Amino acid sequence: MKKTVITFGLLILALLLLFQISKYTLISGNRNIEIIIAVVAIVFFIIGIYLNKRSLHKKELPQNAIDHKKIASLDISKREYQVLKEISLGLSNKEIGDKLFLSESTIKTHVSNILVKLDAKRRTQAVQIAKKLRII
Amino acid sequence: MKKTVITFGLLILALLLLFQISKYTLISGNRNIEIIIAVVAIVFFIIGIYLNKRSLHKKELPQNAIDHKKIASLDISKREYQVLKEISLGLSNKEIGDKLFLSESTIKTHVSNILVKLDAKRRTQAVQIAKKLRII
DNA sequence: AGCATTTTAGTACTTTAGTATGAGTCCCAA
DNA sequence: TTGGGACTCATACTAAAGTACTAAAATGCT
Repeated sequence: MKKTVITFGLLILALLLLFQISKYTLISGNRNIEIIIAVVAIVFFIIGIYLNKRSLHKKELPQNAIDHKKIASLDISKREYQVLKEISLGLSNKEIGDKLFLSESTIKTHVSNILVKLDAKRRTQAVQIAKKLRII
Repeated sequence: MKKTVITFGLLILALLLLFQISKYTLISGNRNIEIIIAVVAIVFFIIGIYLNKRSLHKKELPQNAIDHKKIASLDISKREYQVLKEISLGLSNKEIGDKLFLSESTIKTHVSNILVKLDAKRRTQAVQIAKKLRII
């Protein structure tokens, strides 16, 4: 927000500056208006590219961002979420249990709960749904 | 490629046109140079944004683009690849069989081959590896 | 046509995954 | 302090998934 204000402020300054330069150049009797226009064109061309790049970058990030509100609204607990992430990495229940220092039974319980909460029939489907919901 | 050439052609034309307009305006005695410069600035500002958007889109796509060469280098056949995509959608072997009009046995054979070729132990892991390799 | 590869499919097993249910522990807010 | 939620774990099943092997069509290429 602050950066946007600064950027636009600098832009307006640059615009005013260019107008002044063009005026003085004309007063001094030079007829190199083409050069002035070319400079203006190039400068604003670059500014356009720069601003666009910044705005696009800000729009790109939220696409991969995790929707923590959605996780909460789906009633997915911390442990369940941890397990979900491990499932998405392709680990088996046994491997997840070893990684989180839990028994396979516990993982199975968590997985079952995750499947219900995500309305999935299989762990593979759960991963797909979770990615669609931007949960992982 | 063709579109790029056309775009740049139009750009050069626009540039020349603006120069001509500026010349004639000056010859006719008008002192509205500020307006001309402003128009040029705005036009090139917009052009900058437009071109940047196009070039960024072309750079974004390859990030999600499928690496067909990798698929070939891994010796994954057409059918196997089809099955792999269905796995990533979270379907069971039975469901994939119904969708592709094949028996569950056949799907199992394909899945086994996919797991070997992707060096995965489970279908969930296969999906994760395939996504990392930009195969799906 | 003949050969290699792909695709299909089956049987017979082993291994994971997933369901259902019950029960103990821990922690936190009422 | 007590009831509820989250977490843990177990047993006993059922259902998928995955392996190993075999083998017949279908396809593609020279």
